[in-house]
Amino acid sequence: MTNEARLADVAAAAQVSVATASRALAGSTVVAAATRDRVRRAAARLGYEPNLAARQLVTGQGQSIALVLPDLANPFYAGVAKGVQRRVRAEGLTAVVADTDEDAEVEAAVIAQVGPVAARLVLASPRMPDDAVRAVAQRARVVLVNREVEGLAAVTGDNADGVRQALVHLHALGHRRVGYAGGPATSWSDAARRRGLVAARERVEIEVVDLGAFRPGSAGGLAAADLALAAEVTAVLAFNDQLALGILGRLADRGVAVPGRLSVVGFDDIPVARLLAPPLTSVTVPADELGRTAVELLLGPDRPEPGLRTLPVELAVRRSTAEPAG
Amino acid sequence: MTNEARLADVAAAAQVSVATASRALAGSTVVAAATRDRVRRAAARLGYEPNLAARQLVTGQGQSIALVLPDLANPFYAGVAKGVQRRVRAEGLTAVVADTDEDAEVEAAVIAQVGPVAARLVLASPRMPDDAVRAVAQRARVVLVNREVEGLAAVTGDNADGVRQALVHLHALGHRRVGYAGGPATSWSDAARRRGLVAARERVEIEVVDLGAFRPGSAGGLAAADLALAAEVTAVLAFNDQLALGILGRLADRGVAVPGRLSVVGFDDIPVARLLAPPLTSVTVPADELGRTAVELLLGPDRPEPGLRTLPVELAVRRSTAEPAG
DNA sequence: ACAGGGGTTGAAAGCGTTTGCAGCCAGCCC
DNA sequence: GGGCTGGCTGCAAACGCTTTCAACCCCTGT
Repeated sequence: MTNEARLADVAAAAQVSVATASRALAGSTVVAAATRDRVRRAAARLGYEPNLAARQLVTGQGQSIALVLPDLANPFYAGVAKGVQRRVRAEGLTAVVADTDEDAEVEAAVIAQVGPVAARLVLASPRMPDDAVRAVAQRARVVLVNREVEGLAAVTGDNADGVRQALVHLHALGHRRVGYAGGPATSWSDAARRRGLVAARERVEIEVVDLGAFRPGSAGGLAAADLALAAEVTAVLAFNDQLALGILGRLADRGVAVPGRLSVVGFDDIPVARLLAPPLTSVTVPADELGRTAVELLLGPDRPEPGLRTLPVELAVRRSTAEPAG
Repeated sequence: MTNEARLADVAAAAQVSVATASRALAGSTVVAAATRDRVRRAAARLGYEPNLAARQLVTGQGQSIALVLPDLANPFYAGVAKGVQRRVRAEGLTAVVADTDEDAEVEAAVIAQVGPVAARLVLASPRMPDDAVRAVAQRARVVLVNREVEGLAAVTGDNADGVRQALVHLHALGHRRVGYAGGPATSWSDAARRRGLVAARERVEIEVVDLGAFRPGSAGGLAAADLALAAEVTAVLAFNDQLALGILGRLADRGVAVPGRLSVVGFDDIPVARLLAPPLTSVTVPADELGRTAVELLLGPDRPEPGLRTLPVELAVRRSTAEPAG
């Protein structure tokens, strides 16, 4: 049931040439307002849908919006993908998604590959160096998610406020010494959260012990959990929920009560967090909204304005945190 | 650094016309083998990449492969998406993914929308009626995942064998009465698993109690867990892991020991399953391979051969199952 | 030797859109 | 009133590819 109306049909219906029709629909100011409206009405009446392939052929620019992310299996990025995809679809466009398996080289290859198809990219947590990202931004419109590069547009959750909220919450419960189980050293998010930790300590009287850098998942969680116990902290804040999950698993293994002996706070608030036993206290990052916002920035006629947009986050308090054992 | 070589350049380099060059690269049998090789070498030497927009313009068929799935946030589908996306990329193509939010109407809209861009579709667990699916298959090449429609190609995990393995495992542990917490009534997978249950009971001396149909997640898990306890079963098999997660959470809430008092088995083996406490025994369905296989079927020059391909599944035994309390 | 034919190749016509350029018509200034 | 400017509009040329159709060559059968 693909629509059969061509631009030529619209032009005929509006009694103008295809050139004018094209300009009218593109919103060119050079065409008279009356003509423009007439063409637009004709297009609407005929249910005209532009042929993207033809447009792309002449402009050389793909119409799709591409999302490049490190790992679809990570629920956080899946959330971003949902947001991107929904917003793109609302625009009548299609979203190309590419997973890089957390590999910087794959990332570069993937970006090159989607280049001809999409002139607008959402890059989520790209691993490539700043220069490479900027190079990509030369050829296409780019918005970053969870990464900041001078001169480019970016969107992220409020990492500093997230860790602050977590710390305030733990402090209120009575914790005075908490561990931070960090993420990969190359992660911009981890760096941002660490900075937040430092800033928060000036306001919250709490000692933060750096437990190290871990890969999210069970292996990392295992190490982190053991280190947390050894560090004699009463609570641990994890870089993200996947790591927190691993920690929770290890603690259960070792028979350590959560939150009885150790409170655990995650970050991202992935959907399963609330399904755990105990449900995980976590900093809710609006993943889909990050995606939506990124697309929004890409939608304008111009390159998105550089700068970092920070979306608010919120601590979801659940049962993995409680007062420290007296 | 988009490549600048055009088909005309290749043709010139190979001393043939563009028509012949086009045919040679398309692998048309009508062109002489020697010529074909010469053109191919020239193309390779120049690093020629066909302009997909131009091709699409003339053929009217999009080159991308689209994946339509109910919910990216469901780790199982995220896995399928990974598989699809990786295989598509290996082919030098791009994958368009669209999430329908589990809504049949959105599904139809989405399919219509990706139509012009992609002439090959992977439909994962489509909600639409058989006829509608067949209608889509008229206009595009379609492979289904976790759904069977007469006359179409489809890929699925071996549902029957999965439940059989689960039942055999539980039986071996000594369970004789287990509950089945089903999925949505409209789900093809749930129906397939239920059929498997019936078939397995002929071989395994075990009584299966139908606990009902539940929506995956915490709400459904809550109800299912309570019903399982009331039904006086010693183990419960869940339609999928998300439901199992909800069940586990509810059981923990009520202080019911797992696997002490009740064993729990999931289905799909999503990545978090092994991170739970206790780690969840689950039927491993190779989600990414389902995606990969689906794409493979789509890659041939012709419509994929109708019929259901069944991929083997495997029970991952973890600590959520044990002997029933004596 | 010649007609016929299979096997290859090339010329050219689009596919639907954007866009540079030229043209038209008013209106305006002098 | 004539020449110009400037606002709109239309013509036609791309964009890079596939595919139809005709042409060509050389071989075969008679």
